[in-house]
Amino acid sequence: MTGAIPMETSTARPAARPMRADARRNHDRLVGEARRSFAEHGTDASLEDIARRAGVGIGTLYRHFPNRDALMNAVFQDALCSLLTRSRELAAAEAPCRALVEWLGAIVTHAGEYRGLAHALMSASRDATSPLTQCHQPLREAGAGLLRRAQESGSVRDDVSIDDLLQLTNAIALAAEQSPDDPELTDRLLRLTLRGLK
Amino acid sequence: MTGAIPMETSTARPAARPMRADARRNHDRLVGEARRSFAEHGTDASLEDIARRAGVGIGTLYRHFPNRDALMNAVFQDALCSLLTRSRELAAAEAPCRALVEWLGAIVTHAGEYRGLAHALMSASRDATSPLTQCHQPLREAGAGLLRRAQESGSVRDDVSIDDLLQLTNAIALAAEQSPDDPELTDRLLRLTLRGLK
DNA sequence: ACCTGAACACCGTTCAAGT
DNA sequence: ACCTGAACACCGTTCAAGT
Repeated sequence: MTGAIPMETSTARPAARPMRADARRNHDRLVGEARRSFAEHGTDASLEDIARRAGVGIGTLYRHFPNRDALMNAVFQDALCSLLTRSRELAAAEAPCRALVEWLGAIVTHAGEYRGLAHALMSASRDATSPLTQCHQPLREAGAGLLRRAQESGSVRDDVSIDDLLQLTNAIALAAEQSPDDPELTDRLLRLTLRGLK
Repeated sequence: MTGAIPMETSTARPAARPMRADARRNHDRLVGEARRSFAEHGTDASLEDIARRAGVGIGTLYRHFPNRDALMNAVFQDALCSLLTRSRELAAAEAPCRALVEWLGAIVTHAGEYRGLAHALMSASRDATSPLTQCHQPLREAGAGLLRRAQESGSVRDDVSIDDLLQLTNAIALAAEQSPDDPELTDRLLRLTLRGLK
């Protein structure tokens, strides 16, 4: 019955029609080249360079990705997917506290994967409309579940929120990024934070 | 005897000759206008704007301050001085742990005073030659003393360094800056960190 | 000695013209 | 429908000419 409500059809997103062959190819080349450039120069790599190296006009880049966040998003989507899978595995694990700790470690590692990503994540968290924030939303919810479980089991304080934890993990990733000569900084800061969770 | 070693005279910095009157005036106007602009637009405010508002050519700005860090440094020197004074008071305080906690709070507040400052401090900490790092050196040493005292009194773990703490406080200030709608974030994150110090 | 501002190099973004 | 690249706006930095 409810499934037959007419509004459904207007609310449902239009079927994503397949891209024209050349558009599809350009799209993929851009994402690939952006991944290379981000890895090499950080996430503030020149967009013009990326377009040129992908053998495409700068306008084409903007047609596919209206802003830098959208491009970053496309680049990080793979990593995001596997993180989400891992999150769901952890949600089913026995020890709630250990699961949360592992999840936080994975988040820090992710944020530190590309130079500039941690900073972008922190800035993006301000507005909910940013594609970067949108795509991290499911991950945030998975983390919220892990945190709640750990709190209910009594192993983590009640007065911390998932947003506090995410801000802190991003901050730790950023700090580590600024001190590349100290590879254990991340671990030390994370351990410090975890102790504070009680 | 040792006071009479001739090398002394060559090592001593040359007496800072007084600036020409117009140069002095331009210098002061630039610093004043930079403070205004940094407060309004963050520390990445346009240098050209600052020069124009100070009624000075852009070349004059560069003559006085070879790079943005140097200008920021001049702007923040006052705050730095009072922080250093406060640090020395705290070093003489009775309770070593409370002193350290207060100091860290003051540091976070300082780093959050201007939008962009926390980030600049984190980036600058990479190279010891940056004027921003140079000027924070005495402050770092004061903090190291406070930390050592707290550790010797047994109230703080031995396996944390002053650099870890500074990275973390800068990171917390940065996180707070990105969430202006949550004025208590700084306090919560700082408390969390402090608990981790044991 | 110090100041000025035109000139240069660079980057992000838009949009009219082309296929 | 999609692509191209010239054009625009902006910013940091330098340097020859001026006082």
